[in-house]
Amino acid sequence: MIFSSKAEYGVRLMVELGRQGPEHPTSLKALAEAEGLPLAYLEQVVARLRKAGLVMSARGAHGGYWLARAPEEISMDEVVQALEGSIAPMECFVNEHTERVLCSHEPDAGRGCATKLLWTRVQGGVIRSLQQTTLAELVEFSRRGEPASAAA
Amino acid sequence: MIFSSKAEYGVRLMVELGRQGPEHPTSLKALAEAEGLPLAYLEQVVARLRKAGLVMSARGAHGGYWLARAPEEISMDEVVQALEGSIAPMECFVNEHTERVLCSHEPDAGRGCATKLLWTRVQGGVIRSLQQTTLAELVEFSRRGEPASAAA
DNA sequence: GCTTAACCTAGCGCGCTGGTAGGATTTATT
DNA sequence: AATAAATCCTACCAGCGCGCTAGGTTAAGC
Repeated sequence: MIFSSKAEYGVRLMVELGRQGPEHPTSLKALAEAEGLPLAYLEQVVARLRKAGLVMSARGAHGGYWLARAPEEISMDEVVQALEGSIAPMECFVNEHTERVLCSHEPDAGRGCATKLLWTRVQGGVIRSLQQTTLAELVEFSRRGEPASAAA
Repeated sequence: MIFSSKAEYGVRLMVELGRQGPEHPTSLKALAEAEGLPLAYLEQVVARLRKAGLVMSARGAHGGYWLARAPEEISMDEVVQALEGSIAPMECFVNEHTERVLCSHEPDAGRGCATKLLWTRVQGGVIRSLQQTTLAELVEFSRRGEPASAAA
């Protein structure tokens, strides 16, 4: 698996925030109910987005969250990176000194590490895919085929 | 993390087999010692490659493994797919009926699922990266900077 | 018939993931 | 001032998948 549930939940959260305007903050409780996700767990997810500066928050009654920037200016690689910590194809890409998985990705054996070449390409492919997608696209996509009831 | 150790070990195994000619089978024991990997675990890894038709084997004394095809004709997406089972960005891409991670990737909510659009793009990016790399490239790369002792 | 190897299957420890619990703090409303 | 609504923080926990081991069976060479 490439991504964990934090990415799934976090992206859904961002899309939902993008669907709302930034005029008034949206409470997590409302978001959790709209998406059918556990509120307490979402708190941990949204905390990552806040620390990354992607969403802003207001505490107290009628508080909540809103996007820090316009959806057009948020590329999904920022979002996923914030949620997942890093986008690494293999253990030793993130943990310098390999644990568990035996790895010799340093050029110590006298020859270039072939797998590292491969994983680097994959990583590039993933990051490029994410960079080329903006939150605005996802928000737009989520509106497709939606009953235009709000426009009444 | 995108890939597990099976992918790492399996790719290394394929590269090592590619470095050897197909004229004589190479024993797993020799491969395990060359790469410093646990033999018994490699057995499980190589079994996947065999079942996928990527390597062939001979039992008994002086038996071992060799590539089923020329390295130029083996694209790494076949290899990784065989090792990992599937290349899916998210739980519900592989397990039809989602377990654990709450997912509504079916277009049941009346609107298109925005995250599915994103994960599909990512999946495409990964698979493309893998398809564009052949085993021959990795074998070639692994020879770089190697003392040309065998050519003496 | 001994050795060497591929092949098979069951099991196990540990860490990480997904989620809960319970609170402390901040702000609006009455 | 009191209450309610919300963010924020930290500790904790159960389950399970991953990496790996153990112990065998079968097949081929010498």
